[in-house]
Order: sequence, then C-alpha cells, then structure tokens
Amino acid sequence: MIVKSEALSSRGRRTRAALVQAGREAFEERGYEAVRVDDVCARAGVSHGTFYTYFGSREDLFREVAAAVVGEMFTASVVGPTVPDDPYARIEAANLLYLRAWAANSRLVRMLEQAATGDESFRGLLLELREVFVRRGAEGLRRLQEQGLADPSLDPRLTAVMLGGMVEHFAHVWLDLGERTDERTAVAMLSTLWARAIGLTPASTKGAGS
Amino acid sequence: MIVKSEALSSRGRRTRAALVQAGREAFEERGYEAVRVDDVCARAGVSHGTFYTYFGSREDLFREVAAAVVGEMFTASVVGPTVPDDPYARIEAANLLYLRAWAANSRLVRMLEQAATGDESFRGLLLELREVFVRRGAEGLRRLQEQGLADPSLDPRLTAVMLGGMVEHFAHVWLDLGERTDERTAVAMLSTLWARAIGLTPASTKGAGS
Amino acid sequence: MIVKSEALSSRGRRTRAALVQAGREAFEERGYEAVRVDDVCARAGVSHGTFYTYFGSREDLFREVAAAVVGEMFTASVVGPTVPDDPYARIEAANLLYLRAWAANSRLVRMLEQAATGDESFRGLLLELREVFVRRGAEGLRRLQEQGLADPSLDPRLTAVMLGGMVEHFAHVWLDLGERTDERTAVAMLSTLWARAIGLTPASTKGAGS
Amino acid sequence: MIVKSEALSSRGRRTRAALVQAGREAFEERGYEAVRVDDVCARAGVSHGTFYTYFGSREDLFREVAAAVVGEMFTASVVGPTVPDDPYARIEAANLLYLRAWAANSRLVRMLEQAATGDESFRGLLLELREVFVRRGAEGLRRLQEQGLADPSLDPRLTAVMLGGMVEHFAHVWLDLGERTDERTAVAMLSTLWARAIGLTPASTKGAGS
DNA sequence: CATGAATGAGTCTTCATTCAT
DNA sequence: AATGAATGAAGACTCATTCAT
Repeated sequence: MIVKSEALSSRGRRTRAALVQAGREAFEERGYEAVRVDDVCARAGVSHGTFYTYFGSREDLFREVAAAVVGEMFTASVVGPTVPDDPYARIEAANLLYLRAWAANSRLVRMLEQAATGDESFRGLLLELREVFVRRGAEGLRRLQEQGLADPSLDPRLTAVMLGGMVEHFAHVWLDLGERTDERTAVAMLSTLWARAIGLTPASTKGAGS
Repeated sequence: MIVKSEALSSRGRRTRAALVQAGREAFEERGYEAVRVDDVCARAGVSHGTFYTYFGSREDLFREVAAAVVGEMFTASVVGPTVPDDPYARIEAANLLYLRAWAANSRLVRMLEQAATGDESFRGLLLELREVFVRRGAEGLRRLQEQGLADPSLDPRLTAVMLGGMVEHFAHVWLDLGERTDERTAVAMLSTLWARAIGLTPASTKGAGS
Repeated sequence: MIVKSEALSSRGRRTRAALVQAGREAFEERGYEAVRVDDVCARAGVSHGTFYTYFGSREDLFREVAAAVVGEMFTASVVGPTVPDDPYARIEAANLLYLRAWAANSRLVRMLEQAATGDESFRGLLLELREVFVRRGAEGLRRLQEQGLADPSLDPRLTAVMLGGMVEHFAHVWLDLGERTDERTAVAMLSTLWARAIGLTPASTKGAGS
Repeated sequence: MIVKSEALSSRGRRTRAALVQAGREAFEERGYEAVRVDDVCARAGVSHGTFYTYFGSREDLFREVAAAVVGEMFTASVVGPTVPDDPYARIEAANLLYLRAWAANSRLVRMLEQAATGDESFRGLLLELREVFVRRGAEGLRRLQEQGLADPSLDPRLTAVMLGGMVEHFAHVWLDLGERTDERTAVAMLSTLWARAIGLTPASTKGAGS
C-alpha cells in the first residue's frame, strides 16, 4: 500500500517527502536489510505510526526510493545540447556523465540488485535501468559504425553491455571500494579504453596513461 | 568463535564440512540475509544446537564460506602450464578462466560485497580478492608493454582494474541478469575489446563481432 | 461519550445516523472484533475524526446499535391487533414473528452475547431482551393454563425459557449455520412441537411432519 | 504450523499440554479475542518464544483446544451401557448427558461459533459437532417412531435440530446467563417437553412442573 | 558430540484516539 | 462540524543463541 503524493495535503506531502529522503539516506548508509523502519522514522522526525500512513512496508519505501534513483540516473546521464563534434570528445562527455550517474547512486543500485534477487518488480526496474544505458551505448556505437568511424564487425549491443559494464563497475570500485584516482584520470582512461576497443579511427585516440 | 577442523575428530570434521557446504548452497540460493541458521542446519541434517558447536554465528559460517570461495577463485583462475605463445591467445585463455571464475561464484561474491559494507573483515577479504585479479592483469599488461606489444603509456593497474571489471561485471550481467550469449562469443568479444583497448599490436587482433 | 441526536443540527443528525447504520452493517457482516472504526467511517462516508464527534469509542457505537436492534426486536415481535381466536393459530402467529425477529438480528444478538461476556452494561441489555421474550411466552402459557387449555403443572417461566430458546436457537441454526428449511415448514414444526410440549388440548394440534 | 505431540520428547509434550490447558482456561475466562498469546504463556509458565515452538498462532492453539472440546463432548454425551428400558427414562438419561456436555463447554462452543464466522475450518468443526448431536437425536426419534411410540409424521432431523437446540440453548441460558434452576428440575422439564413434543405415547409422560 | 526445548531481544504492524486546521 | 495527519500503546511473530540432557 503506497499513498501517492497527489492525494495528500501539503503537510502530508512534506511528511511523505521527508520519509522518502530519510529512507534514501538510511538505505545509502546502512544497506537495505540493516535499515529499520524506526530508523527511517527517527531520521524523518515522525512517529513510526506515521510511516504506515504513507507506506505499507519498508519494501514499499524502497520501491519508491529506487524509482526515484532510477529516474535521476536517466535524467542525469543525458548528454546535453552542446554535443562536441569530435567523436572521441563525445565518448568522453558521455563517459563523464555515465560515471557520475553510477557513482552518485552506486550504493543504491547495488541494493536494487540485491532486492532484485528476491522480487520480480525490483528485477524489472533494474533491467529497465540497464536497458536504457545499454541501448544508448549501442546506438552511439552504431552511429559511429555507420559513419565508418568504428569497427563495423562489432555487435553493438554486446559491446555496449561490456564497455558500459566497465564504466559502471569502475564507479563501484572507485567509490565503494576505495580505488584511488581522480575523476579526470578515470574518465580519460575509460574513454581511451572504450575508444580503442571499438576501433575508433581518427587520430583523436591519444594515450591517457598515468 | 570458530572451531577449526584440525581440532576435531573425523565425525566432527564431517559435520562441520556438511554445515559449510549447506551454508554455501543456502547463501547461493537465498542470499545472506534470507538464510536462517535453521535452514542451514536442516540442509546439513543436524540440529540447531550442533551449529553452535562449530560456529559462533551465521556470520562466522559466512566468513568460512567466503574464504573457501575466494580460495577457489584464486585456484581456478590460474592459467595452466600450457600457456599459448600468441599474446592474443593468452588474453583469451585468461579471460575464459577469469569469466568462469566470476561466473561460478557470482552470487557469493555479490554477497561478500554486501557483507563488506558493514564489516571490516569481509571488506578485507573482498579487497584481497580483487587485488589478486588486478595484480595479475596489471602484470600481464606490463609484460606486454615491455615486449613492445601494448601501449606503454597505459597505467597497468588502472587498466587492469577497468578491463578486469569489465569481465567481472559481464559475468554478473550474463548469469544473474540473464543477458543472453554463449560463452564462446562472450570470451571472444571480451578478449577483442581487451586486446584493442590495450593497443595489442600483432595482426592477432581480429574482429569478433556478432 | 455519546452525543445524543437531540443536541444536534440536522446535518449532525444525518451524519450520526449514517454512522449508526454503517456500524450496524459492518458489525453484521464482519463481527464486533473485526470491525475497525475506519471501516465504519468509510462506509458512512466520513473521516475518522468525525466518528469521535459523535461517539467516544467503537464500544459506544455498538451500544447504540445494540439498543436499536433490541428496540426493533421488541416492536417487531408484538402480535398485531388481529389475534386469531384459535390457540394453536395464536402460537403459530407468535412463532412466526418470534422466528423472524431473531432471524433478522441473529448475528447482532450473538455479538451482543459476546459483548455481554466482558461488559456489565451489555449484559444488562441482553438480559432485558431475553426477559421480555420470556415474560411474553410465560404469560401466554399462563393464560392457556387458566383457560384449561394447557397443562397446569408446567412452570410458565421455565417452559417459556426452554421453548423460546428452541425458537431462538433454531433461528441461529437456520440462518447462520445453513440448516435448510423454508420458513413455512419451520414455523409449522416449531409450533407443533411447542403446542404439544405444553399439552395444548384442542384438536387443533395437527401434525407438521416433512 | 502445529507441532504434534507424537513428534516430541516427554518434556516437549508436557510443555505443549501446559499451553493447551492454559489456552483453554484463558479462552474460557476471557473469550477468544481478548486472549493474548502472552497471557497463555504466562499462565503456562513459559516464555512467549516457546509458544511458537508448538503453535504458529493463537488461532492454531484455539483450533487444538476446540478439537479437544469437541472430542470431549462426543465422548461425554454417549449414553452408557445401562440404557433404561423405559423410553421416557431413556430420553431423560440422554438429556442429562446432553445438558451436561453443553453446559461444561458452553463458553468454548460459543467461541467456536464466533470463530466459525470467519474461518472455514472452524465452521467445519462446528458443523461436525452439531451434526453428531442432531443425528443421534434423529435416530432416537426414528426408533421410537418405528416402535409406534412417537408421532410418525414428524421429520426426525428437523425435530432433532429443534429439540436438541432447546437443550443446547438452555445450557447456555442456564450457565452463562444465570437462569436459576437446579439440574434435576431442568432435566425433568426438558425431558417432559421433549417427550410430549414428539408425542411419546406411554403413560410415562408424567408432568414435571415446578 | 549431538540434541532440541527454551529464551527473549528485536521488529513489524495495526488501530484507536487526539488535535491542529 | 469535518478533516485527516500524527501518535504511540499494544501485540504478533521471528530467530539467533543458550543450555540441560
């Protein structure tokens, strides 16, 4: 049972939003299983009875948080209007956004993965999230192939899954596991590897070593 | 409190091993948090009380299981004695083992990652696991660089982190999230991308598209 | 705290009546303990808060509903002005009304019995209800005894308790437990048994078998 | 989830029996809804965790108690080997046992009725209980009819439902609602009414008034 | 060593009731 | 009068862990 915001007074909307925000922070900090409904309530400054006015369970809250996160990732990773002309620069721009999107929500996406293990609806959300990123990557590659700038023999989808996974995974290693690099170096490196892997032709594929 | 096998009678050793095996299966199937001590005992065919003869807690059991898994991954991923001469073939051989190692234990490693979130010792184990794979990858690259076969400007460690992550992540996507490919194609693709990314020079870098 | 109708505006009276009616339906359908104040409010189309404008608690509402039911049963079971001359016909007429009265409120009277277990005031109401029916039955019998139409050795009160109980109980079995008969047969049978039991003398005591 | 006695050690059996007994007393005293699992545990002298070793819920416990009660009623109401020759005496003997059986368990049967409202399995148990008593009554009547001792036009089942209901209901009124009579008078009266109602012929149908 | 009964801390969840608007 | 957000007491249930046998 989830009570949607539209059905609420402004006070209700505020309380609900506070719970979602508190939940997001709590999940982020402690992990899904470790979060108690009461933790969330305390953080949001409401009694635990109030929680159940808006959500039927911790799972319902997480569903909401996860949906918000996925939505944000979609938004945040759209390459803006000023697309560079240079293909390599375009890859780099995409990777920067891509890396930031995953990095910003690394913990929560991991949680979503856990949750997806036992719940079909979470699994659906997760697959949807991946699919958007994969499709974008695949389309980018296909365009380059059509322009004769990338190896036409590569399967766009599989390539996108793999190289996209490289970025996503690096975001996790970087932030959650403490691999030490600065963003600039990371993006340069990811982009170099990506560009070379797809056989990007122009001279723009320069080294990006340490 | 963990009672080590060495201190036990053969009957005790058998019971203990049954618990570890049962725990491993249970964790694999249901995830860390969802596994009850009783589930493990039932699966192992012993009473609850017996569990505490050997392990102080569910966490202790998981520690043991995780250590076993990590050990197996180390062993399983060592490229055998018949190393091919061809650098690309070497990369491919390594990727095959690498992919299989991650795929075989994908779920448990994910669990270890969760556990690492809240527990330093699990974090240590996880970092150790990653470090071994990263170091191997980095050394392989360094060797190629020294032989003038790979781009010398690439930072070996960071490259290994990223490309290794690509393989590891693909194992997860492939097995846990149902991305549909056969192993042969996957390994060919991963190896192609890897080889190109590091600028492997010989003609051995052939296409591996769909 | 119960706010009586007299003290209310006509709008208030309407709201109050809606709550009583909704409560009656809810109690009937789901049983006392299973009814939530919110169910009643939803059914009455008012907010929870409003409930407490009129009633201090669910118990207060039930008290009101029970009183209404008891009142109706008193009214409904009064044998009308056209009393038949024939004693058997009179018994039959009374039994018909009696059966209908209990049948119409079977569930609510059962609830009242439950409530009476733990609350003196409900117990009082219940005893009052029974007493009215018992007294009526006893008086009927006494009149027949005085007229020499019924066995004078029967204790009127105890007989009324028992035979009245037979009717009341049958109403319950019939409606709540699904004993299958039609009303006509049931009334004929109850009346036959009743008439014979009190030794009603005239030839009017005809059979009423299947 | 109910753990059956057979699967338990003698200590377990004792604990389980204590819970059933405590539950029975608690239900009897306070009514189904008012009984807390903790009440039962306290009464049985065990922690509330222990309760769940044997029963999955309060409902499970009640199911067990109810089954025991129904079983006892079956046993207790069987007319012994020394059946009197006289039909009236037989009716009286049966009514005595019948009245005692209902009286001894009046409260619990009422509870079973409540429970039957919302749960099919309880409803089944209740109907089974009633059916046994109804069938016995009906068979007794049929035998008398065959012997030419009772009105052959009466439908045995319906008659048994009604007259049996009279006894059952009187047990309730007598014990739970405080109708004041002694057992001897009650049984005499019930038997007289019963005998006359079915048109028992012999002279043995003597008055039983106050 | 193995057993399984017992324990009780920890959580979730419900719902009657209050109260500011 | 009516609303509905907020409250928190009350209870159900789970499960890791202990311990007597």
